[in-house]
Amino acid sequence: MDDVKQLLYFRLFNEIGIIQQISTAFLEARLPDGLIAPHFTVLNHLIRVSDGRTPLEMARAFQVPKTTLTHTLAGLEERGLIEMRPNPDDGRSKRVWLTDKGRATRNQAIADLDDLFEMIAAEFPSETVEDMLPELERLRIFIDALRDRVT
Amino acid sequence: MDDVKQLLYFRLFNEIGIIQQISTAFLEARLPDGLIAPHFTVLNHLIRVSDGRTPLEMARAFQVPKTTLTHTLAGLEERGLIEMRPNPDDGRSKRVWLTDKGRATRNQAIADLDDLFEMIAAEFPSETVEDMLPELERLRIFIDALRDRVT
DNA sequence: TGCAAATAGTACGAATTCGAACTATATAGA
DNA sequence: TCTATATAGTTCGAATTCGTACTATTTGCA
Repeated sequence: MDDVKQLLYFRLFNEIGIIQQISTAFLEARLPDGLIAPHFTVLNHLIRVSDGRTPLEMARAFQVPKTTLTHTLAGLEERGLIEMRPNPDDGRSKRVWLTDKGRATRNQAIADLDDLFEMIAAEFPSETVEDMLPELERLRIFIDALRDRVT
Repeated sequence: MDDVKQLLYFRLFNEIGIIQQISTAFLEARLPDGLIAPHFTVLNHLIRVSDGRTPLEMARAFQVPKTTLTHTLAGLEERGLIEMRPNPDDGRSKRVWLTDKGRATRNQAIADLDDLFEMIAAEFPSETVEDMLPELERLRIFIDALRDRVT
């Protein structure tokens, strides 16, 4: 592949990396003290998918090692945002439940992001995002599948 | 903002986050043992912009705290990929120079990414990327500017 | 049924990130 | 010129990420 084309793909992933970095900072600025993006991701997942998920199930969903999730869940439990109970279907396993405080924390974060989304929407209307999303989704799905083939 | 629209913006940043995670893993799988993405980012920057940059200059370019860069540069120096010399223009400062080994390492990583880019190009031709890039760049620039206004 | 292999989760330690505090040098203004 | 302030970089310690090794339980199959 020639250098010009190579640079194009480099720029694609570079822009994506910067957007990711900035948007994570935005999210974390809107979370209560000590909560970071991975905590929010868990809370959000438990509301969107429904709670009662197992740690391993979430580790796979987020593509992180299970030891990482153990640590994240411990932080959420310490703060009283989730409860971990034994899994009645499998003695090795646990199930993760949201507390009222956990639900409230997630909803507050979503609400606190709203002003930001409004500002972005002023420059990037939902129609624009709807135009961008399918290709991004296709790219995500494609490179995700590539992972099995090329590490 | 209504929930449907909110979900749209959420999905945008979520897709971007996943692509970033996977592409970093791809890069790191192609780097010599112990080198990680931030190391490569520094090497690549020193070639693209030219070496002789100061640590602070790079910390700003990558939007990371200068203490993070101290650590990354120490790793590169240990491995003989860069050399840090005093800055003749400013006694407080240093300048970072690539070694031959550093240049070679960066070039090898680029070469090792080529097969991957080819596979992506089969599904996402350069024209497609050229279509996606301007909007992504515009989004990056916009939220980067937002940072000054909203944290 | 019994036992080897697989699976869920945790403990521990190394590497990375990053804020606070520190040293050394440069700069600006009285 | 002198001194207060700003700036470049490092040190240190806490939090996060993640690989290895471990325990407990389940599953597969002889």
